[in-house]
Amino acid sequence: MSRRTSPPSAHDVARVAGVSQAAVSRAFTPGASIAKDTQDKVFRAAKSLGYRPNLLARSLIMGQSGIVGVVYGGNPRNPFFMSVLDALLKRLSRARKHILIFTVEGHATADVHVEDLLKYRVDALLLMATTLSPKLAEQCRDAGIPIIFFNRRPPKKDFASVIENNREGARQIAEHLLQQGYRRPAVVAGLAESSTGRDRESGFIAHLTSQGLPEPEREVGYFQREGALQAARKLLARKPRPDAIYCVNDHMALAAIEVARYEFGLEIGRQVGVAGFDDIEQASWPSFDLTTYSISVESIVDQAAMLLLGTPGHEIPRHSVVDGVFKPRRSTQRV
Amino acid sequence: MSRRTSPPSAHDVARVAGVSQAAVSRAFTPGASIAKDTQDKVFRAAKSLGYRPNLLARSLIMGQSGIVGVVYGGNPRNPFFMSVLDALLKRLSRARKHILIFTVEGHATADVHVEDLLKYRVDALLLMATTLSPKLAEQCRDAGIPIIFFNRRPPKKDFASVIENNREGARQIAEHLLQQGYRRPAVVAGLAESSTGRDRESGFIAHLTSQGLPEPEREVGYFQREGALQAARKLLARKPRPDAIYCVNDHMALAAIEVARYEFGLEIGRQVGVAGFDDIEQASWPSFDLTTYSISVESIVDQAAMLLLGTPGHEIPRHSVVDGVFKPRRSTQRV
DNA sequence: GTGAAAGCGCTAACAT
DNA sequence: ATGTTAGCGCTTTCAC
Repeated sequence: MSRRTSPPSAHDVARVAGVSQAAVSRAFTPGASIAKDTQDKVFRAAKSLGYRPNLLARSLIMGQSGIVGVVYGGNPRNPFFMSVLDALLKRLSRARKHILIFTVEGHATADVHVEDLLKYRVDALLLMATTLSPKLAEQCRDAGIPIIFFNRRPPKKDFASVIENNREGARQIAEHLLQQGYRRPAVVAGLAESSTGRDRESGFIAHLTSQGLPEPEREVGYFQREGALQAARKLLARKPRPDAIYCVNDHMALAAIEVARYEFGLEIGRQVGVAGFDDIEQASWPSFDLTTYSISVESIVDQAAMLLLGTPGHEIPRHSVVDGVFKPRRSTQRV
Repeated sequence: MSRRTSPPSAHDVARVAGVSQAAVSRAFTPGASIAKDTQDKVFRAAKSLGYRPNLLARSLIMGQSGIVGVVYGGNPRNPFFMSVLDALLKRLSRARKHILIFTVEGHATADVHVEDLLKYRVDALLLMATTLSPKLAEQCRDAGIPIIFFNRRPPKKDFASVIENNREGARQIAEHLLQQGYRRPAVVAGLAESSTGRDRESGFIAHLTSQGLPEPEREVGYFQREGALQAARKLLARKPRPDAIYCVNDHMALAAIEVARYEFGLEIGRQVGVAGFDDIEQASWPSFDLTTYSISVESIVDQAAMLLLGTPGHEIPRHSVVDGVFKPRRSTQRV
């Protein structure tokens, strides 16, 4: 009931319980050597005071905070991010880790935020669809902070990463388009800065040309809806018109479908095939029914969690390339 | 180059710079009284050591951490959340505040996570589409931690909140449906536990009945796509069939549109009107062109930020009800 | 099993 | 303007 200025400390609890402050600490440390009796006294006193151990103080001593830093770049409108964030939140919460989250705008690196994160002595760092300057990355490693590049190739190979098998997915999509009889597929690219975008593009093109097709037409969509709308418009206005459009993510592919259907009056699949990448929730909606390469959010998050939670200070840099599953749908069904 | 076990401290910097440890502290405290000369020495030493002030230590003393806790409930698939989170991230980052984020699953309260947040001595708390037990809420207030209920009515009126004008939005939608000539509008409700859902529903129903219509048919969609699909199916199978469906959020309305269009072969607008609430990005896509009540994410986030950043310890509990803008679109255009 | 004491890295008086 | 000193709330030896 009484309004205090500062929360009760272990000392306060100790007074009330009639024990030493150290005993209070032990009572709240699982596995510490303390008599059941003393612990009960402490707990009762703690409860009556509304005591909660100050994690800042504990972290100060232990040198680690129980906090994992997450920095994401790219387009926040992309539903894929929210799925990943949500899965990560649930996964790390099981490991009693908390997430300090940041976003970087545009093509900037995560550097500014990582500086802050280091000041909080975070236990690990996850960089999602964004990069870090090699210098800072090295400082993190020297400080013993595991850093995971998620959805982006790391600046140097000795940093851990979790990446989808972008080139393979792109290859499968290309192969499927060929088998469906499309002969003039075009590409909507992402961003030159993004390794993910580059891989999804080059894997696609490589397969097409290996099968004797010429370099496909290409426009840049910047991973954004706006960009994809314009890219699709330009591509579909060309003569001869591409008979298929592959976008390096679903988010852009949905835009392409709408341009083709509502602006050009084309029937998706029969008159123009559209394919994406990610298998976001909307891809399976009847309005789109988008052919795509499905990334299992659970499995990439699991991989990332393993790397993040690895023994602190002595992480083994690793790279996992997570395979997805090709999902043919109506958007590339010719008949 | 050398791999250290623990990061350099202010003491280390002081040694190298040939000053006292306090001087180092001052050098990194904006506005502290320190000679430009000394500061330079400190900065040089700091840079050479790769020193970064330990924010945990600073927070321990200051009693506040620079961290704001955000707990969100509801359906993480709802794009509205990501927009809000993103806007909040940008807004708070300007105030040099960081966000520790949590999610609660199902109908649970935010209690577990708030316990953790209190242990980190967060400066403020934002609860989005979720609630807190009155007891914990009071403990937060007693600890001087501002707590904002976002998108949810607080357990007691003396807690701050930022809420959209749900009843008014619902009223405008009802009025619009009437004017468009719809006479048998049905409702897809949210969750009984959600004040937002209840307000959006009751505001709608209240206006209809005030205009002489009978209580509308009603199904529960639980704010989820799955739930909305089923609700829409049930409603559209009734005889006589409702001539309009109002869903208490856009996310569910998109599902309703697809059921009506692809499963019942109905023409949206002419044969069945569909309206939502929120104005998420997809609402304006040509595939849906959904009539809705538009909430400005920027403005609600601004409101929330003002409350969050209010003088710590002495926040003035306040309630802002943010008006939106009614957006008539083709999904309720009769002709 | 328990208490006393040292100290994590920093800020904030208090001197000078 | 700068150094000295005393903590912030905890964990961790080290005695006992």
